[in-house]
Amino acid sequence: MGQPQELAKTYDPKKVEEKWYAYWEKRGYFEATGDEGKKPYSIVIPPPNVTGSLHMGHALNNTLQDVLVRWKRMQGYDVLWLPGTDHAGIATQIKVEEVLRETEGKSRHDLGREAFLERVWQWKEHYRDRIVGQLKKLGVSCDWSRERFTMDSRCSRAVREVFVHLYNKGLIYRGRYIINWCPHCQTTLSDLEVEHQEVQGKIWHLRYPYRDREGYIVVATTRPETMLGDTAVAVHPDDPRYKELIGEKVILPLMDREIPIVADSFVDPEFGTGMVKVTPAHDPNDFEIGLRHNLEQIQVIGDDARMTEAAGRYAGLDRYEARQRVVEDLERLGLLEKVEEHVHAVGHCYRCGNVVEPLVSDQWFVKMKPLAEPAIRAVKEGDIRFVPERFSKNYLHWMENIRDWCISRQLWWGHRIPVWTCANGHEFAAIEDPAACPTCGSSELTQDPDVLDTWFSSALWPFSTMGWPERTPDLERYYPTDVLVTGFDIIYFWVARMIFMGLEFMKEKPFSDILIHGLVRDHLGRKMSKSLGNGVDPLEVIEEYGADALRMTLVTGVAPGNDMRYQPEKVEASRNFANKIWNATRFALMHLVDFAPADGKSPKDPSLGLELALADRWILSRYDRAVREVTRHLNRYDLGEGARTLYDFTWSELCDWYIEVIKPRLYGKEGEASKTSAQHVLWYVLKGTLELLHPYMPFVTEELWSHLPGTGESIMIAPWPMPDDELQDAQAEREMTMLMEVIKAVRNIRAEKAVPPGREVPAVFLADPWAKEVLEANLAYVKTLAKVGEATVAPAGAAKPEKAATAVTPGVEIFLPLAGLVDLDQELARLNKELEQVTAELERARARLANPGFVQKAPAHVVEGARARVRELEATEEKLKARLAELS
RNA sequence: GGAGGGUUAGCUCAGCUGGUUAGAGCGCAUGCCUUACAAGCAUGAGGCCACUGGUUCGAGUCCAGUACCCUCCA
Repeated sequence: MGQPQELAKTYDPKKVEEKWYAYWEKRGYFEATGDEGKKPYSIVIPPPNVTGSLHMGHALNNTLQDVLVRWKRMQGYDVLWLPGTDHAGIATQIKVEEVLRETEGKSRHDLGREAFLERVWQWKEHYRDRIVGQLKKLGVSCDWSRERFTMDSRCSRAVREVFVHLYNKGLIYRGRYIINWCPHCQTTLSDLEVEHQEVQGKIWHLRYPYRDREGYIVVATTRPETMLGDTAVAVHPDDPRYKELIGEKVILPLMDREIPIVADSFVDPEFGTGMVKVTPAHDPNDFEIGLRHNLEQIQVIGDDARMTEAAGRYAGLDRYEARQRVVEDLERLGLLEKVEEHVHAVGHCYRCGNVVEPLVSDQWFVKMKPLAEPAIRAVKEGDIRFVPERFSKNYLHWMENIRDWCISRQLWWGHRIPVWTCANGHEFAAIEDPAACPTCGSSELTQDPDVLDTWFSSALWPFSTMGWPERTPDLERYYPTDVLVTGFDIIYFWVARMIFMGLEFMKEKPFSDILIHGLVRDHLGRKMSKSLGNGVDPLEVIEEYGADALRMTLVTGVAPGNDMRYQPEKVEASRNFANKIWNATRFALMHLVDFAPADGKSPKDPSLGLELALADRWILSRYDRAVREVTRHLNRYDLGEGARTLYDFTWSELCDWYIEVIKPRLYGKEGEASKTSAQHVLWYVLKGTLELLHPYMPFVTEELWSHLPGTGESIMIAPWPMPDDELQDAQAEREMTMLMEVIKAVRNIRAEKAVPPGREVPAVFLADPWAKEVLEANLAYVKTLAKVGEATVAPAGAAKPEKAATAVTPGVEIFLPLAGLVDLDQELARLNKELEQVTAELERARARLANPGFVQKAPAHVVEGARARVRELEATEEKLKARLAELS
């Protein structure tokens, strides 16, 4: 697609991103092919909610998936990344209701169920488009031909199947239990949807008079208004203080109701007075006690959080007004013993933040124990693996203590519960909307008005999206998926539920690995939130810095399972990195015009007949190491480490050293043959580096790759670079390292002596035999990179220049005769400092070797390494000492 | 109350399987527009790896405890 042409001086993402995304899409690269010759690799997207737009968390989540998916595609897998969106019941309904209220002043009831739902569908269409648009801007390579929505016909069909199956199996039941009620959202919530927050409250000690004797007992409560619904007082059966009171009656104040004192081992004798009031209709624990003792449930707080008729003269009051009045009235009657400050956890609705009210109500539940058991086993036995592993503990703890799942919601937006009741009272569940009652044939049917918890349909996502209950080719081929990438915040909500649903309905796990990531926080480490206004819009970042920069930032910022902070400076750094590759390639292209690539052959291939220089062999060896490292990191899901490896390799080794050192050769100063081999190596390494970077930075790599000669139609479908033993060259690495040390030392002296950058300096190198040989053969490197002019290489111990600045590197003594610039004191100071460091390290190294345990037990190569190091340090120390002696 | 995580350079963070001299980005200092890149180049300063103990020939890395911070669950 791209023709060789001059590249601009800086990388402009806007000029390339849209072009390439359209190109990839048009070519169908994102689509799973079903190619039998390839191994399948699949991921289902955690479907974003259609409530609004994407935030940084989505950007992170989808970048991680895209890195994996692009990498696997290059490795030759038939990849399916299945995208879609979630209807997000409560969240979406609340949003639409808000808009309705603000723009038209209407409630959903004013519109009616059908008309309201139409509005929500419109909303969904709008936001679905927006979300998909955002994902595309990020560059993600989802298979859009298979996009799904949790309420589309396919997924809805699966929901019905699952419901009916569980219903008929007795795993879904309706019951009257205590549930969490949000008075604002006017719906039940599952236990998970209640967020417990520490609240500074009070604890009131109330006196309940005995019926049959003088005096009173004292109970402690954080919610005095509920006492209106008390139907007992409980004590621990073994509490010696109260043993004799069990069975006695007390008079419930304000209501003048006789209530019994019962014994229940739930009561903690240590808490408060060791006596608790029991309100079965308004507290989950009291509810249980009530069941055990056959207590009446008196509902004194209603759906609207106001007191009911059962609350007598408090009826109609808001729950908090009632609290105040109850306390006042008790106090007036002398029945308030004391009040203490008390911090306790209060449940709030995770959507609207209001205080949740426990209420007794008829709801639908999923019986969890039988479903949880295989789900526990799958993780315990390692069939499903959390990355990082520690999250499996949370998962198991939750699964092992699981309670039945309340799945009915008093909402309109969602999957309507497929249960009907006929005129004769027959209840049944059905997959297809029924025309008549299967029991009596009555056609007067009423469907349950409630809808299902959003997470019910999300739980089916890995197979509902692939066409279940039909046995589609996709399901056969891509289920189970390979990995699920998601945040730790929805392990219980979603991951756990997918596991038990997958095991129940597919008889197979939904995924093998679960890659968990943390939250993206703001630069101060706070959660990004609407109310704080500290959210950062990924689109704005892409607009300013480009998608690749954002992706690179997110992926390097994240360590598995940990939160990360979003910092604009990091995006800037990533943007700079993109520009760095851009310019490196730009430079390469300038010097590859007369170059014909050797299709696919490594520069080591003898048929090419290249004369590889030391630097060539060095960079090939380093490149090969990068290939291995990056692949290893990706295999381990250490995506950030992989990215860092590439960042360092590209910037430091490829750009700062290799490109710099081959410049004279590319300019033709060292002959045609030398130029040609430099071109081959540069081309080969650069091309491979772009390929390694492609999963992280798809746009800039594609653009640059397309400009390189001898590449194909897209980097997206280029093969992932393979390790090549031929490229490994330990000797070249050793020799190059020695030269780099020398170059750095010369540069250091130059900088300290403030030698003008343009000015060449003469140098004398006294070198040990091996170093001397390497130095002589590659003197050009030192001359080029350290701006050395006249250079002499002589054996160690040869004559030294009189007045010179000195440095010692392993194997080499360096002299820069800088007449007029050498200050004796300065020189002594520098050499002394160096000597100090060397001596200190030498001491440590000797001490290690002096330890007999080390020599005996440490692996041979470690011991040998230590010995070599000591020899090297000794040589350096000796040279430094000698030099110092000469100077003083 | 239970569980988990964190504590490494001025700031934000990496550090894989314990092994020579603990890294990066930003910031700081000095000098450079060196014909790929000033979104850059070169050089440099800056670390009791929270604390205490243990295991080990060897600990930033493994174990236990302490302190502080954070998260989840009840």
